Amino acid sequence: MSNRRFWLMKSEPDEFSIDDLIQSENQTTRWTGIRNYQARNFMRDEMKVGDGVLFYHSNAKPLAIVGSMYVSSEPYPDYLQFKPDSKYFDPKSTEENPRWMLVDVTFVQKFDPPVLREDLYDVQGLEDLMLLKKGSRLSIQPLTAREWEVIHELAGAVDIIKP
DNA sequence: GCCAACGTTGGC
DNA sequence: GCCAACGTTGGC
Repeated sequence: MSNRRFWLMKSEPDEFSIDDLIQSENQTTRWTGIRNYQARNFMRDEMKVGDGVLFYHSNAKPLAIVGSMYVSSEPYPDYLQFKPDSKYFDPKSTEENPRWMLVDVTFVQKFDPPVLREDLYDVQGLEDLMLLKKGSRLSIQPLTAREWEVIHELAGAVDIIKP
């Protein structure tokens, strides 16, 4: 698959973990709750069905890349922005002009063992990994093809293309 | 729990 | 459009 791009998406496992994804219907979930414009723009404007995505557990023990997924839908509105009882409700968003978009992602594989954050430092090929940059809070980050490959090698994993 | 590094808000 | 105040993220 040419023009396939690669991403890393963070989730706090207390909110939604890779095991939650595995147990989801069709092992697929809508990536709800993104309320950062840059992250939204990646999903809305740049992701394509079939893109590879690494699943990162943030605010967790251990901090780690725990598996991979692929983008499995076109972008569409995040329904939680319209639900007043949701913490992701946005009163300024309308059905006609939704502010927050998301994509579906589908499970590919779990890394066993996970690739620990602490083991990513000093790895050749990951010098520019956005995840490791100080103050990098972006919850969706682009990866180079090389970074994608190197992390798969660290995981002892084969890049399975499922879509 | 701390706090640095952001991103957003809103008065002006 | 500026920017101070505020809120959040997320590693440590």
